[in-house]
Amino acid sequence: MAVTISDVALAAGVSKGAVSYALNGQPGVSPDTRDRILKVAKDLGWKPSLRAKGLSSAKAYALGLVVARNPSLLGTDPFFPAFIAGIETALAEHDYTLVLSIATAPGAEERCYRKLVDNGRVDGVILTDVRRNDSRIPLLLELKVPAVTLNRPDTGSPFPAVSVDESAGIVAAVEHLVALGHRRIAHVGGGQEYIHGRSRRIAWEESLAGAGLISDLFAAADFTAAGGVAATADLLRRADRPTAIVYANDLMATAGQSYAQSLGLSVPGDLSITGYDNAEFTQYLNPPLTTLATDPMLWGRVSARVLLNQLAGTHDGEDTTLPAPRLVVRASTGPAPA
Amino acid sequence: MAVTISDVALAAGVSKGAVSYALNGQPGVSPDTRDRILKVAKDLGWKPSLRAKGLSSAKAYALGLVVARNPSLLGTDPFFPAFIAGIETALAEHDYTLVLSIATAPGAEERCYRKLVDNGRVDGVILTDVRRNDSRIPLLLELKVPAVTLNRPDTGSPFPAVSVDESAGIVAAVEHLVALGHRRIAHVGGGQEYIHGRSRRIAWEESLAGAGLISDLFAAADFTAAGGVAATADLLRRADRPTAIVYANDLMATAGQSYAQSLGLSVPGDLSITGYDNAEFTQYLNPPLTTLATDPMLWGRVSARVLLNQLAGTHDGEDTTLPAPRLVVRASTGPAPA
DNA sequence: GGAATCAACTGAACCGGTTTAGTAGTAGAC
DNA sequence: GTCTACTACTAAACCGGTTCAGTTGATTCC
Repeated sequence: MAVTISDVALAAGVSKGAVSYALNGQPGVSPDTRDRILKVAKDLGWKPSLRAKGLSSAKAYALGLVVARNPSLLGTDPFFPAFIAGIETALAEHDYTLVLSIATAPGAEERCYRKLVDNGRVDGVILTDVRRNDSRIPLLLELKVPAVTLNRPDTGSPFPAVSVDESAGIVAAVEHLVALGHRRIAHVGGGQEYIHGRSRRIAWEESLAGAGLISDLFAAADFTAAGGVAATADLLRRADRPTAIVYANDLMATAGQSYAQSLGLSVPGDLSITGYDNAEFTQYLNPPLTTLATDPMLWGRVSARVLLNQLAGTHDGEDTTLPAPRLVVRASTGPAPA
Repeated sequence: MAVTISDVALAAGVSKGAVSYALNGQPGVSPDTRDRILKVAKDLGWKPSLRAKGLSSAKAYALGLVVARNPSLLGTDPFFPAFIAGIETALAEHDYTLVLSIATAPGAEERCYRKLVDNGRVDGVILTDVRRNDSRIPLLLELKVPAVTLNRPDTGSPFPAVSVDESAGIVAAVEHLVALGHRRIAHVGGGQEYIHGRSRRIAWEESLAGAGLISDLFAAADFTAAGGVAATADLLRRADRPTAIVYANDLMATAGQSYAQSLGLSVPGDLSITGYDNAEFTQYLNPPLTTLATDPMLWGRVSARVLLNQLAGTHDGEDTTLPAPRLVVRASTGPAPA
């Protein structure tokens, strides 16, 4: 079978302990001996067994990510694949791996976390899609597992957060529309139970207030295409219909734009539209979508790094803030109708 | 700390071995004793340590998936999230987990597989995006790791395959266009180094031949939006320009449709377009895209099951074939121009 | 020059399971 | 009434690492 530490010890004429010390850079072996052991290990092609390491050091050498979304929304969101790719770039440097769980059923999420931790699958978890008063925070505390949250939870959380200033993005979008002469700027919100759904709405409200406009044109949705259509229909039925709609994500914006056009409205002639995420397909819409570009890959990389630092005990406990989303102006926004 | 097998043995007044036998349903304990042990274990809340199990049984209780795509394409493809969700549903039933690696750099793919296997992270892997003469087949043989492939590789592969009859989908799309009176039906192909890229092209060729048409309108692309635009431009520049284009995926179709419209062409008035995948956003395009609906979640679930059966030694060695894609007719296809 | 200190190393215990070899007790065969 | 066969169990080895408690030999100190 594979070569073990005993084989190396035997070949180098030392004890197993010495090999272990040599490999891990611990004191207890002379430089000469260390070099000799390492050379023998290399010659023999020894790969320390992660399983054995894990058993004796009680570590999994893996991080966990539980994604709780319904499968249809999952496939449309460009966030996760890029986010995960970012995580991987950080993990690759440290011989850690990512254990991914997808919880589609409602109650499955908590079970996923419990299982990952109880089974010792992971040393820490990354918490995405943080909700208001998120029940996972106390859960993770109970499970005593280190974690990182994307954005800072509203309830007290002892875990470091890696945040993006989403407000800045929405503010930029609203200011762009105001500069184009829009006065009735609506917002189709994502699920308001999510921190990011709510913060985007609040940013919309505040930036309208800053421009001296009232924020009465809000329609609640849930980040899905169908929800985006329903919310758009609601807004366009109103007497004082908006001339611009700021959507909380690209999928709703895409669906909303399509719906508005099906009513015979021109985009952006009658209605300007902005999205959020800069999904690749948005530049191929008719018209191409003005949206907010984020960097999910960076977010993934930084989150994983913060978590790894925390595991290594070298995290400073500070939150990290990533650059704000960048406004990408395309043809779905234009001057307000006269 | 956590309760171990020794605690249970002590509490039940038996040896560790007896507890192990009882738990695993092996002979060597009387029914009475077995029940007593299981009760004690339950009362104590004993969870056998996966790490210890893994060490002694040399198993990881995990499957591996290596995704090798450039990050931008990753985010746009609805396939993977749903596919992974399907894998999870199968794994959840067996206390297995999924270890996901994303290889963005070119040479990283092989390293990922080696690392997963050498480190004993996984008991088997799922091979997606199978290429012609795929170097991963010999690699996995060398690593002696069980595997499942999505679609049957062209070179001999000892691994069971889970396949979708992609030809049937393309044939349905072509027949739909022929029925609409189209005679010049082009194909924008995905990467021809992929089994599925090539088989879609061949299906296009054969179904044209079946209708007595010649298949000279082929443009190579790579499944990306940019590639789709370039290929479309190529086709539309030709003297004998097509009246319909069958794309190998939705993203290229979306980009191609947008490009054609930017030239002033009407879809479907001047040009009919079909996609492949039925990504959710395609129903919100202008016009909504006629495309082929697949079931990636089912594919994931079945692939994982086949692999798990293989690990358990209960796989029959047969390939599995899933239902063919379903043609979803929307407004991007219409009668051929006069 | 003898005690104290330290570096360098060994042997064994340990992590928490599985598995093998061995033992006691019972039942059946003849 | 012994011999065999079998059940039900235990003790210990084992998986492959880490780590603790010693041991040895050289160095330092006074």
